[in-house]
Amino acid sequence: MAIEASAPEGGPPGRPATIYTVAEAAGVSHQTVSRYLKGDSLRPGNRERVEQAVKALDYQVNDVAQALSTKKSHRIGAFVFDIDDWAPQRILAGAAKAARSAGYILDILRVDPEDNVSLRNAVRLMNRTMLAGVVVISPSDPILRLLQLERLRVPWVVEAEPVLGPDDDRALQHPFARVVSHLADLGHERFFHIGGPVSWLAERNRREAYRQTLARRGLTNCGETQGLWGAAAGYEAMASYPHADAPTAIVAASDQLALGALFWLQEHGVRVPDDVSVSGYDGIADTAYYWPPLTTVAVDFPRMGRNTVQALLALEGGGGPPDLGMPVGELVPRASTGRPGGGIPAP
Amino acid sequence: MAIEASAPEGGPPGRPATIYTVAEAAGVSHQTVSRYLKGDSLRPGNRERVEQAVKALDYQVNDVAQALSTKKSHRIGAFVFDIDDWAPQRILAGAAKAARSAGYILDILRVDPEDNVSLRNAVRLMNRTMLAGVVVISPSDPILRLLQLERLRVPWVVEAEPVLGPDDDRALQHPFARVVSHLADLGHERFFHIGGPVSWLAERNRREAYRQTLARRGLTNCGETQGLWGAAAGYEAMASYPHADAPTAIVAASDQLALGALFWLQEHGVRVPDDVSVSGYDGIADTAYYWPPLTTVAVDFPRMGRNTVQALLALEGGGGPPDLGMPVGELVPRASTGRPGGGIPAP
DNA sequence: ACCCGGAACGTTAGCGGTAACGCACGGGCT
DNA sequence: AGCCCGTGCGTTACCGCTAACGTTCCGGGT
Repeated sequence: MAIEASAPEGGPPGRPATIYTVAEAAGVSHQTVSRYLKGDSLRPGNRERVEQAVKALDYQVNDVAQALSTKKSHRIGAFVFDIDDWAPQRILAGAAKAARSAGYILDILRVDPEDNVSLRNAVRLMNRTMLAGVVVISPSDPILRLLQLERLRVPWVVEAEPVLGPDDDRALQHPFARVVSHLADLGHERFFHIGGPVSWLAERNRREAYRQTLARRGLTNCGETQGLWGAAAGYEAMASYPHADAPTAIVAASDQLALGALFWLQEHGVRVPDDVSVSGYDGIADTAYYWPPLTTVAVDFPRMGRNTVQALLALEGGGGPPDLGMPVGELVPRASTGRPGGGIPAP
Repeated sequence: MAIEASAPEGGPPGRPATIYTVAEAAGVSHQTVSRYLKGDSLRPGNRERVEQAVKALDYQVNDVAQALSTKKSHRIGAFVFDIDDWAPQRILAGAAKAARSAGYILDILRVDPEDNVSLRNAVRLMNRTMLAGVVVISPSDPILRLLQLERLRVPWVVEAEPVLGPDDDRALQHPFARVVSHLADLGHERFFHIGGPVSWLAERNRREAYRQTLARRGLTNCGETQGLWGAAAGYEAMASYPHADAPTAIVAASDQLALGALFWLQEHGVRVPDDVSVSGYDGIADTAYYWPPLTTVAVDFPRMGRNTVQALLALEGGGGPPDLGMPVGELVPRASTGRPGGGIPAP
């Protein structure tokens, strides 16, 4: 990469203006300038002159000095672990946007989920910088446990769904239940679940939604797998599955898992959805162009990020630990699901 | 999302330790503590006692105060525009990692490429925070032009490839040339290029590599399109193409564009690679599971991010505007490319 | 024994903001 | 007229760190 670079290029003033230089230019005390910035009432004459001076000198407040003085910066830290996955990505985007519109910058700190030295360092880094708070984006359980050991000196909020136990019938309202219901409505009775890593709360909830929906409607669970989120894991799940139970519906916990499954099916000459139906989850944009187009659930991940940031800011305001409810998602029915077929033909 | 939250929970000390509290605990002056932290030489006795005190009080330097005093924070800002695309994503990951390992935090600022008020705000935000510098990740031309108008008061570096004009035969070394050569080697003579937005330098260079490679080898360019990066644009390009010229090789400027093209071909019963070959570019992981698996170029995007950050830090050190050369990428031949077929059959 | 110089350390003054206090001024009340 | 209180403003201190300068102390050279 060639690189175009630019030195600072001093603007009109040799050095950036401060409230003192502005005060001098306006013929008032620096405190009056501070008040002006805060929006306090000034005598009309002064107000105007300060305003002029601010404009003339192109004054901009120094966040660093402000933070030192108020002991609170306009920054929110975000811990992210699997930044390459689609869902965390989108959550982060939502969080960043919400933070920005509340006047904060979101500092993203990618932490290696394997390496707990990295986490320790990240915590120390956050502690040094007088953050207003920290949001933790979709951590797995081990991460969360580690995090509790470290002394994070600022308020923090974990972005996480409510924990849905086997007795908690809110699981039936989880968006993941929608896609299972959709398949049930089409007449499917034999299901197979390709799951993600069970150390993720999000995965366990999807699984719970899957189980409860099957149970509620008297359908058969032909099996569940677990593994990573990517396409490779989806392929692997299909390859290692003992096909004796002949499910007609394959319900994947992510779109990428579904892609891997689709690939295996293509490879083995299984027709989708004629022989088996396949569904994904997440709603990544490309799924419309998979072959066949993938039925999925478009989850509003940005909303989760937004809610988390807002919860953090509310925590400042003195609210208790907030509960913002379930993920929100919409079924996107496409060609990969249809009426039940004969299942995967014997080789 | 339910949210687990945690208040700060005062650690051992009611408030975080400062160099003054450490100094008092160690029976020295705060300046001695500062020197200890800087690594200056101390009398053995003092050194030990300061070390003890630091440990006992769990002292961590306050970056904010340090930044105010030195007028330089350990932060680098990153402007990103299309954070949803894969390439900027990976570049950013590389940049973040490089920044971290140099002791900096990368502040990511997503800017809406359409909205120049957003850019203006972002610049103001960066100016307020005493950043060590700013990297601009793969901007399109209009962005770059706007950016030059704003007064960014810190050093900044744009991540960008060298500009490859029609006369510059370095284009033949661009990784994009690899995939074109690969197809030529297979015997293809008639090519069609599905391009991205020409306002992107990265796109123009790919296009130039495409053209020069064809020219050099005496092959036929049956057409070029331009549009967005996503699968929808790839599909659209195929749909609107007048197929009179009957290319046998379709060369897409991104994997997602290729996915859209594959979809259109499937939809129209065109066999890949038997009738036409299709290639992508970028090397996103899922391409191995497209149907058929997509030939692509795995580009080392993180490297670009890393280089950009290092260039910025070098700029501080007083180096001139650095040139770090071309993108680096490796051909990944897969099943979507093969010997030339009959082209797209007439409908 | 004297002087000199450098190492180690303390003191003071900033960096650019905010917060707390105090003072002058003016209008409404008794 | 005298008192009180609220408003607008200036002065001073402080946030936690670094930089510049001053002081002390010690060893070596003559």
